[in-house]
Amino acid sequence: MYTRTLFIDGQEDYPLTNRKEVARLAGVSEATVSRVLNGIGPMKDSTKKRVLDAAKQLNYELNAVASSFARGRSGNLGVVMPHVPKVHLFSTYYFSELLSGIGEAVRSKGYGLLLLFRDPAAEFDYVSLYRTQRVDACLILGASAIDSEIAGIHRLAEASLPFCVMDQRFEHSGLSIVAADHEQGSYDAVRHLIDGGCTRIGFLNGSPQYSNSQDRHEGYLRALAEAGIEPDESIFYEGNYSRTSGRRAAEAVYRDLGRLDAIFVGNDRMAIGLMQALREKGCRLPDDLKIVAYDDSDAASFTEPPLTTVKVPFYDMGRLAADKLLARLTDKDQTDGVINEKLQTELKIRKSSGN
Amino acid sequence: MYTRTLFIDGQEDYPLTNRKEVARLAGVSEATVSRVLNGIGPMKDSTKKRVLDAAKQLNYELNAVASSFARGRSGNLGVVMPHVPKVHLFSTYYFSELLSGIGEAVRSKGYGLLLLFRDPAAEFDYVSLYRTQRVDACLILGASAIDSEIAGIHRLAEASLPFCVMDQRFEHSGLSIVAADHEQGSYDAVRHLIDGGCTRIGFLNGSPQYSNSQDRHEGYLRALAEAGIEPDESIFYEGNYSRTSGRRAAEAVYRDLGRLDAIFVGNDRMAIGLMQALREKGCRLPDDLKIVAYDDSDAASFTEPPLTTVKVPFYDMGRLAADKLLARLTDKDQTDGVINEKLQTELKIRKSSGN
DNA sequence: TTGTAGGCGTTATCAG
DNA sequence: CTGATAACGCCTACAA
Repeated sequence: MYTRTLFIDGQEDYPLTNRKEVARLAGVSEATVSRVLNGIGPMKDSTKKRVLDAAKQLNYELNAVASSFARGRSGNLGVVMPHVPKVHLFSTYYFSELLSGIGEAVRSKGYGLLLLFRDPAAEFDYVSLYRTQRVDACLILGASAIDSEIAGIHRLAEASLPFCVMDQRFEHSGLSIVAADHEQGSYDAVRHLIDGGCTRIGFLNGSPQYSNSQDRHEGYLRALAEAGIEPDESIFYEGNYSRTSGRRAAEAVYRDLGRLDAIFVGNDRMAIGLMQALREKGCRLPDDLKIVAYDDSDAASFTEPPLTTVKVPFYDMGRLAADKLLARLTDKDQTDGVINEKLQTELKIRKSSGN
Repeated sequence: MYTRTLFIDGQEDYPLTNRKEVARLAGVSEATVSRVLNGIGPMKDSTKKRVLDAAKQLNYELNAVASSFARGRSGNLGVVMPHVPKVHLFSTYYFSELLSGIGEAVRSKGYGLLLLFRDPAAEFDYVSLYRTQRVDACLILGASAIDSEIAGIHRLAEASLPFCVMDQRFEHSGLSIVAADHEQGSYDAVRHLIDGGCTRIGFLNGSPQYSNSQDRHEGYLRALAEAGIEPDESIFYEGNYSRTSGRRAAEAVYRDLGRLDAIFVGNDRMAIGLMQALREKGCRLPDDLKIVAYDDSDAASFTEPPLTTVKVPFYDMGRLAADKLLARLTDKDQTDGVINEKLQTELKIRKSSGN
């Protein structure tokens, strides 16, 4: 018989012990070892100590895979990402903050974080992930309202599988969602412009298929309505959240400059593209046009002029969603509840809005 | 007997089949099912077809956890991240590109990608990850030369565990590394300034404990030496790769402006901070000072002026490292080889260097 | 409070 | 070419 070792040719002897050997050394049964290590059921202090000592002496560590297998759960939280190269909608700032928050929650609960990349071409088979026991639950980032995506997500819901969509709203409710309040965030942004004396406020929105875009539109309209300003569709512009689309929009915005005091832009990237292009045309910002954007990404503070923008608590969002989702996995009574959280945004005032 | 189902209360019946049921339906043994599904050994076409049909009919999917357990391998590649909130050295651009590359490689080989966050306080116990069978191999991102980190990495090496460090050089060789050629990248950057007629070229470097910083220093010196320019230590500046440190350096740089034609900066973030501060002091860029930076992050193209900078192929780096590492896991004969790859950078010329 | 033993789904070895 | 069957390490009723 040979001793299994982890090290291929290490100096130290570092054998891979298992529960059986711990039990043997401690002079108890394997079941007792498990109970001690998992803190289940009553046990004598003396046996507990013997087991713990034996485990330490043998340098025992639980085989996570075997444990998962026996429990029938992988112990992993799946995090589904949109295809990342050539990022469009999502700034990388978004990802790193969100992932940090999720990572924190996952680590504190002893779960693993399995990163999954959605293939933009193929329809993503979420259900299969669960069936193969790769994940116990999923967090879905960057979901859009594309048909195939909606279908995939709804299949998850129909199966009553534990999952949560990040920062996206869906018509059919009953889906678990953690999001930021973009309606209110947008309201605050536009309100800030109104308070600064602007009345002719344009709106450069992102792709309409995202619920975020609709939310921003509504917040924008509410602020105008409250101030008694009639919305003017001729100063609505549409981009796709990319910097390039912001540049493109600059054509129309520049043409309409005479009818604009300010413009509210759906994200920082578009705002950056817009400002670039406008300045190339000779505009002075914010004198010729005041701008408020959205996200408070890293870049927002070093554009010229620095961007007034709506900060979104991505880190907290990730952490909260993961916490809630993992809690559902543990607490039996929460199993059926739908997660529905809305986080508040915060307006960061800088020079681009004329302050 | 009850039928295990994945769905908690789904309409559809979606039973979790196992190999045994497939075997029964196909009228073969379980072993044969495995062989067909794993494509191992010779088999009659007719049995193969029967098995495949049965599997499809039952909607069979392999239980990944059970498979891992039986194989004694998790099927996961661990990716160790530095603590991300309040990013310092690494731009988020770096992460998303790197992760995309890794994700692509991992997916194409049928592995999972387990994301792990290094706790900045505690010493990270890499070895434990392998012992608990959570990962079969590790990719280490953002390693610095801090003692506890070096120690952890060396313990991995001593244990002959499969791992690879990304974009960092270590003194003690024998470690597997995939990196970019920052010496050459820096040489190219400085050479570009020299070709543009600059002779008095300052250098704002990042924290010296990173091998990247040393590499850049060497490339800088080589370019000067080749042009017969004597290095002048009085125009060496040091930051820590943060934007703030770039701003701080601006004090000294501004003071020395009379002795500077240009400056080479260790990354985009510092360059952005430097430019901000210099412009606030009334400098005209690039007329008063030419600048070349490093990374080609997203922001580089929309600073004012846009940054000439050294582009690093992060996506390729991630993909290559993961490919190599996973190959080592499969091919028996490669097991002992050390991975050592160096990727080329590319100078992106924009306005900040006076072109 | 502790031990016994069956089971989890797959792999892989060995006969046939 | 195919079928039995012993691992794999752990969990958890159930028994004592």
